[in-house]
Amino acid sequence: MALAQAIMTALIDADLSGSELARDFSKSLGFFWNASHQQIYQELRKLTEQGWLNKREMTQSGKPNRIIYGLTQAGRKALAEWVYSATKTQAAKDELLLKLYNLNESNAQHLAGEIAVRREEMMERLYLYEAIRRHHYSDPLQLPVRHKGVYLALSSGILQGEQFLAWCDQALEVLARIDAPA
Amino acid sequence: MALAQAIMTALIDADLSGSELARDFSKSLGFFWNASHQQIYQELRKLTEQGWLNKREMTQSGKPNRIIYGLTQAGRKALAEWVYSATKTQAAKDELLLKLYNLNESNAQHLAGEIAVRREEMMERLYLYEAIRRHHYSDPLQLPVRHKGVYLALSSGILQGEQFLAWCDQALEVLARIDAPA
DNA sequence: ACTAACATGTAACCCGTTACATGATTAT
DNA sequence: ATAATCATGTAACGGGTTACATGTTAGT
Repeated sequence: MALAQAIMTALIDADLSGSELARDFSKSLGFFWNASHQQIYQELRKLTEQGWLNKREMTQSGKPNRIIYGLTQAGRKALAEWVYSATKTQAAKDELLLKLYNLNESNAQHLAGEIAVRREEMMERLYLYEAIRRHHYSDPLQLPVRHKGVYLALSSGILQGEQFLAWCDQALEVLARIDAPA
Repeated sequence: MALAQAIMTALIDADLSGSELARDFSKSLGFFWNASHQQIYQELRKLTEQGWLNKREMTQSGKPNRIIYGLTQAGRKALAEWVYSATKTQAAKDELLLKLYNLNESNAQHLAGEIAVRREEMMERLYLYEAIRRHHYSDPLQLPVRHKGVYLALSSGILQGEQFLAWCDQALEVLARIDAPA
C-alpha cells in the first residue's frame, strides 16, 4: 500500500542497507508496518530507479559488503508531499474473531487457550513499548516536533495493546463460564 | 486469508445469495471482515465445487432470480474443524501512523484535520455498534453459547473504537500545540 | 574443509482490488 | 423507450507471501 513511503520514512534520519531495513521492519517502524526482506529489496530497486534513493556500496571487514541506501532530495520532497495525499487504511483481519462466531460448548476451552496465549504475547510487546517510551519519550512535551509524531504512533500501539488485554480478560471470563459438553 | 470460513460462518443460521452475503459483508460480520462481491462470487464457486456449499435457484417476482447458497454437512464439519487450526492474523496497516512519523510544523494542522475526520467516522461506527449491543446483546449472560462469541467479537470492536477515540483526543491535543511555521 | 549466519536477490503463487460485462426488473 | 438498480459474474493488475538461489565471511 505504502511500502515505498514506509521505507523512505525509515531512511529519514540515517542511511541504511536492505538488511538493516529488514531488521527495522521487524522492530520499531515494523510494529506498525510489516515488510519482508524480499519486499524491501524489490522496493529499494524501484525507488532507486525512480531517483528517490541513491545507493553506495560499503566494504565491511568481516561481513559481506552492504549496499547503503539514502534519500535523495527528490525523495524527501516526494515523501513530504505524500503526507497530503489520500490516506489509505487496511483494517486488521483476525481469524480469532471469526472463530468466536463459531463458539460452542466443545471449542470454548480451546479458544480460551488461544486467547490466553495472545494475551501473553501482547504483554511482552507492551513491556517493549513501555521500555521504549520510558527511554526515549519520557517527556513528550520537550520532544522535537517530528518525534512527537513518532511518540503518537507509539502511544497508539500502547493504547491498543492495553485495550486488547482488557478485552482478553473479558473474553476469558465469559468463556470460563461455558460448561463443557456432557 | 480465511474468506471461505468467513462466508461459511455467515451461512450458519441462514441460507443466503451472493448479493445478500455481499451486503452482510459490508455490515455485521463485515465490521471484522471485509469482502467485495467479486471475491464472494468467486469463493462461492470454489466452495460449491468443493462440496461445502450447495446452491439452489430461487425465482423472485419483481427481482432477477437469486442463487441461494447453504452449508452442506461436509461444510459444517469443515468449519467446526477449522476452529482448531492455526489462527492467522493480519495486522492493520494505517498510513496515518506512517504519516505521523513525518510530522513537522507545516503538516501538523493537515494531520490534525485527518484525525478529526477519523474521529467522527469512528463515532458513527460506535453508535451503530452500541445500537446493536443494546438491541441484541443487552443481557450477555443469558445469550445462547454461540451468540456469546458473537457478543465478544462485537465487544472487541466497541473497545477498539473507544480506545481509538481516546487516542484521537490525545493526538489532537499534541498537534494543536505545534506552532505553524513563520 | 565444513557449517552456520549474513546479505542480497529471483520466481511462482495467492489474494484482493479495480475495471469491465451482461441480463433482468422497476420506475419514469 | 430509457434510465436506474439489482444480481451475477469475468479479466487484468498489483502487492505480499512462500520458496528457492547465490555468494561471502566467521567459527570450528
